Amino acid sequence: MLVPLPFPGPLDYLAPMPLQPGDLVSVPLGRRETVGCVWETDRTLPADFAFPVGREVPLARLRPVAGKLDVRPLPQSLRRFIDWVAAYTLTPPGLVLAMAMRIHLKDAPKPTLGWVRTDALEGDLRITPARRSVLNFVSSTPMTTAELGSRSGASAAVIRGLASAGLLREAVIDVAAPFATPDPSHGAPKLSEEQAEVAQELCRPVEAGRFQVTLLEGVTGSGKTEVYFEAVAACLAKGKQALVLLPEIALSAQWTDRFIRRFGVEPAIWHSDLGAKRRRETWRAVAEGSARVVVGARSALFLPFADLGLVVVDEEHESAFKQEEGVMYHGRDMAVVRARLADAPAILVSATPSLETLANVESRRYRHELLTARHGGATLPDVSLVDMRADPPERGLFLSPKLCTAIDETLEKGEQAMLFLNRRGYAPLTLCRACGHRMQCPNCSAWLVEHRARGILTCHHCGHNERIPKDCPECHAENSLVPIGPGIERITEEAKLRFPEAKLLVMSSDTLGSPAATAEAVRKISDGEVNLIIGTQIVAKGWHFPKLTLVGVVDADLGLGGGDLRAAERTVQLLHQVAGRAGRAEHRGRVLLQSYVGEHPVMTALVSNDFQTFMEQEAEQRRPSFWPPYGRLAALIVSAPSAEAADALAREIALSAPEREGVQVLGPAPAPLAVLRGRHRRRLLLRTMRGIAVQPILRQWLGDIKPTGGAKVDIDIDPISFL
DNA sequence: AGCACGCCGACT
DNA sequence: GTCGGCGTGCTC
Repeated sequence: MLVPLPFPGPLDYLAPMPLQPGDLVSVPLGRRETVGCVWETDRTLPADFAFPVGREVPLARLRPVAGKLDVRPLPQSLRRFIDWVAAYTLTPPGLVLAMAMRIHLKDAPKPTLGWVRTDALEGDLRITPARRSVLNFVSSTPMTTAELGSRSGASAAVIRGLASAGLLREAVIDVAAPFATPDPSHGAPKLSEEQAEVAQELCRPVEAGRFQVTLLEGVTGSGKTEVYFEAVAACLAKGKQALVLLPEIALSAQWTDRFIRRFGVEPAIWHSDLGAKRRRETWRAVAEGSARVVVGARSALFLPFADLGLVVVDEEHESAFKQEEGVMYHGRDMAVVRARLADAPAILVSATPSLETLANVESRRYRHELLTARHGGATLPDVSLVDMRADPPERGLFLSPKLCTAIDETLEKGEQAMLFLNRRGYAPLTLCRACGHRMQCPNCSAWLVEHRARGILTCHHCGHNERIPKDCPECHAENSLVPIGPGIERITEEAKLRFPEAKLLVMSSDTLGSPAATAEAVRKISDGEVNLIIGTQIVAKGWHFPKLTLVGVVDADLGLGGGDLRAAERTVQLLHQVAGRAGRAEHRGRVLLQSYVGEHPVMTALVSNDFQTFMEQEAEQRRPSFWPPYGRLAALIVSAPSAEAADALAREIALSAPEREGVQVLGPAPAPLAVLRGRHRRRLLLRTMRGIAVQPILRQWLGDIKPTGGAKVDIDIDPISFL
C-alpha cells in the first residue's frame, strides 16, 4: 500500500475485502486515517515477516484496510510511471503518488450521492406498497433521494428504511461526461507534400501502437502543429487517448482554437490551478477514457489515462518543462517514459530542439522528421545585428537609433513591430548615487526589481516586496536612488516618448493576469488593433501574428551571463523563437538584435540562421568533459537556516564523496542564489560518464548522512537551471 | 505530512 | 510544582 507520505516504500496492510492493485483505499496510519493506493496484493507473508525498515514486527500487528473508495483504480501504466519517476528522481514513491492523487482528491467537492439496489434479497422484509414502488424505480444508475422520492411517490423515510434493511446503498452519481469526442475527419487540412510525408511517418507508430520517439523539427511557421494533429487524428481513429504537453498553460488558448478548427470540439485542458470541480470532472473523464485528447502542463503526465495511445511534447526544448520544486522532474523526459510504459509513441516538437534530443537522434534512439519550408510560402525573417558599441542609444535610453528608424518605417507602412525584452519590471537594479548602496532582497541574494507601476521594489525569487524608498536606506542621502538598466516597463516608457502615435500593447505576466487576458491581447494583435507590441518571454511563444513584420530584441546578450551550462543554447532557442514571430504571412519579417557582443557564436547562429552549426559547436564543447547530454549530472543543493550550518553539511558531504573512475564531484560552492527565501544554499555537482547512473551513487553516498537542525539536501537529477 | 513524545523556560 | 515551546522520530 502506497500512502502519499515520504516513506521509503509501500506499507503493508491486511485486506479484509477483495482488493486489486490500483484500488484507492482508506487506511489507518498511526492514530489517523489516510488515503492510500494498493500497490501489490497477494503477497504471501512469511511467518517471520519483517518490515522493509528492517525491524522485526509480528504479522499480527498489521492493521486492516478501513475501506475501499468508490473511485476508479489507478491504471497500471500510471503506477509503473509513479515507481519509475520515484526511482529516477530519488523521491520517496509516496510523494510521487501524492502528485497523482492530490490532483483529484484535494478539495474534492462532496460527490453527489444517490441510491442503487444492492444484491441483497428481499427475504422476509415486509414489502409495503411504498417500498415496492421505490424498488421498482431504483435502477443501476444512482438517483438522489429527492429524485427517487418524487418518482416513486415514497418519502425519504421509506428510502432510508430500505437502506438500513440493506436493499439500497449509496453510490456516487456520475456527472455526464463533459467532453465531446473529437472528430478526426472534421477539419482535415490541406497539407503540402512534405507535410503529408512527415505526417504519415508520425502516424505509423500510432497505428502500430508501439513505443517510438520521433523528433518533429521544423522552422517556425512550418505547420508543425497541423502535422502532429494528424498523429492525434490517427490516435483518435484507433480509439485511444492522446496527451499533448505544452510548456506553459498560457499557450493553451491559441492551441485550443486550432484544435477546435481541426477536430470540431474542445480538448480537455489540464493544469494545476484548474478549479476543483473541473479538475475532478477531467480526472474522471480521463480515467473513463471519455476525455480523448488532453492538452496540459507537465502535471498532466500523472493523469490516470485509461488507454493512452500518443504523447506529444510541444516546444520540447523549453526549460519550463523542468519542475524545480518538490519532485524535480523534466516533463519532456518523463513524457517519453510515460509513453514507453504505455506502449505508445511520443513526438517531441520544436523549431530549436534541445541538445539532449539531438543527441538522442544522433544515437538513433529517436527518429527525426524535418519540416524545411514555411507554410504558405512565407519566408524566414531577415535577422541582423545592431552593434551597440558602434551605434549606441542616447545616454539613459535603451533603443538604438537604428532600431528606432526600423520601427518608424514599419509603423508608417501600416505593419506591426514588436520589442522583446526578457525582463519584467522597470529596472533590475536600484542604486544609491551617493554611497553606491544596492537595494537587495533581505531573504535572497538577489537585487530587488523596481516595479514602478505598482510603486514597489520586489524580489522575483521569493516575492518579498517593499515600497520604493525616497531616500537611501543606507546613507540617507535624499532622492539619491537611481534605476539601473532596463526592464519592460522602462522600455514602454521610452517607446511612448519616442513613438507617441503608436498604438501600444504590453505583454508580460504582470500585465496579463489570466489566460483570458492573454487571449484578448493576442486577439488585439491578430486583428491589428495595436501596432507596437512590447513584451517579455510570453511573446516568444508559438503565437501566430500575421501583421507582425519587425521584431527588435532590446538586449540579445541577456541570459548569456551567469556561467550556466545551457545559457548559450537557451539564448539561441529563445531568440530564434522570438524572431520566428516576424513575417509569418505574405510580408517578409525583419529582426534586429541589439548586442554588445556581435561576434558571439549565439549572434552568428541567429544572423546566419545556422542553428545546426551552433549546436554542433555546443556539442563539441560538452562532449570531452562529459557534460550533458554526453554524461550525467545531478545537483545536490544543501540548504540550512545559517551559512555555517550549510557549509558544515556541504563539507561533510564533500568529504564522503565517491571516488571512482568516470565519476566526478564538483564543489561545494555557494549556489548561484546563495541565499534563497532566507535559507543559505551550497551546491555540489555529481558528474558521471554516460552509462554510469547517478542514482545508485547518490543513494550510497547520502545514505548515512542525516542532516539536523533544519538543514537538508535536495537532489536535482539532470538539473537545467543551476539556480 | 501529522501527531506524539520529550526535555527545558515562565506561570497559577 | 505544571503548561507549553517545537526538535526528533514514528506511522504498516
